[in-house]
Amino acid sequence: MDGKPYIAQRPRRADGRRNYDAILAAARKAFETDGAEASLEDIASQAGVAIGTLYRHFPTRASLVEAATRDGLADLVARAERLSGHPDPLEALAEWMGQAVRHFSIFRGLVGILARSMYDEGTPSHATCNAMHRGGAGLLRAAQAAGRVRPDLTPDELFDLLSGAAWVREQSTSGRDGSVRFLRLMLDGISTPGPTGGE
Amino acid sequence: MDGKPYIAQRPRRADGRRNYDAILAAARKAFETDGAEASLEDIASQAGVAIGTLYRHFPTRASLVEAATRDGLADLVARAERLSGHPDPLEALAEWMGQAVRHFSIFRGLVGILARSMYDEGTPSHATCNAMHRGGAGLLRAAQAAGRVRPDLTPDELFDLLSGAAWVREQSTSGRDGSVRFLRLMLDGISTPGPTGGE
DNA sequence: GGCTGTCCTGAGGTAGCCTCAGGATGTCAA
DNA sequence: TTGACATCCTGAGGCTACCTCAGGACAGCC
Repeated sequence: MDGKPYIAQRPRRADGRRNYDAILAAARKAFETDGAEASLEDIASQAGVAIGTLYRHFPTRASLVEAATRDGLADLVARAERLSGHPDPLEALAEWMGQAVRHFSIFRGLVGILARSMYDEGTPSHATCNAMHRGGAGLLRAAQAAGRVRPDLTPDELFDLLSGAAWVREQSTSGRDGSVRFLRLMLDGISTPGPTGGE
Repeated sequence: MDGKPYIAQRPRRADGRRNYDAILAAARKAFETDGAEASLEDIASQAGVAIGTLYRHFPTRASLVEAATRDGLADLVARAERLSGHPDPLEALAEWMGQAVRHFSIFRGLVGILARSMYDEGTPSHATCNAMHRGGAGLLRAAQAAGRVRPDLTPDELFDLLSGAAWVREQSTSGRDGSVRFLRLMLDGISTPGPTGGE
């Protein structure tokens, strides 16, 4: 329902493109310091633009978040593609998940948005999330086919684990980044006690 | 720093107690439907009280959340105490963690608040979080002493896993509750391949 | 019945969200 | 070069939520 979600597109006119890019740059910076709830009016003024201009290019906060994270997530999809022929499918999966966790937690609040986008079609990030889902699922299948990951694990469960790890990483404000260890424990939990399974 | 955080206390006067209780009841209901970001003005009006009265009893949102979740978390601490002599320490740990995940995710946004409270002393929930930390750590130590859980797992890591699971549960709006499976995979990851270790 | 400290009220200042009418200007064709 | 027009920009203003505070009400106690 709700038609298609609005996906921000780079404008045709030169001044429009300038502002679009400036807003995006300001948004990325603001999201990193203040999280996904950063003030849109601050972002607009940082970009040297009136609030109406921001809303013209990015009618919803979600569309701005989507545009600000688009490249990173596309990169993740490409990486899954590239890793799909890896000789060690468990290692490939592990590496990809590490990357994914990092991308999912570049700013506070992102994982929540992505997790919701995963199952909600009315969301700007839904398409990219789906692509990632497919990419991750492919790596998972390969690892399972090689007998390196327990066969009863579903892609949805993999993404639960992944976003859980990303959430933990997102929370860790100061030094303590629990996500590395989290991922490690997780992999120990899902991998079969094969060749190099248990540590 | 910042002195002691404000912990809401039940007032002395009868009318004050009435309002305090009404606000708490309205808050619990609102948090459950709207998450931790529920409108405080709505809560006040649902409680039949002016906004100033709400602020008198609960000067910050955090203090209201703390008061609304106090009993549940205290219950969790008590349960850890009770389980501490359990004949099967891994089972005790597993049961407690299941409970904890449920308590941590009774409404959207709670896990985040608790996770921050865990390490931030200037937070109303800090004391309770510490008590829980101790309780969980005790169960963990017992399971490790019995050789049922990998000895290199720290309590902090346990709480990362736990809050990750709670976050996943909190996110699952519709039917799909991934936290049960999450917890299972997690336990498989942290338990040693002992008597009943691997499934 | 009066005193006192606790408690309540709700107007109002602040901030952020988002819209929209009116004006400016880039682009392109002639 | 010029005119026309679609694209783009602006910022005032309505709305909601947060939070404070001065003034008033009243429960509890003597």
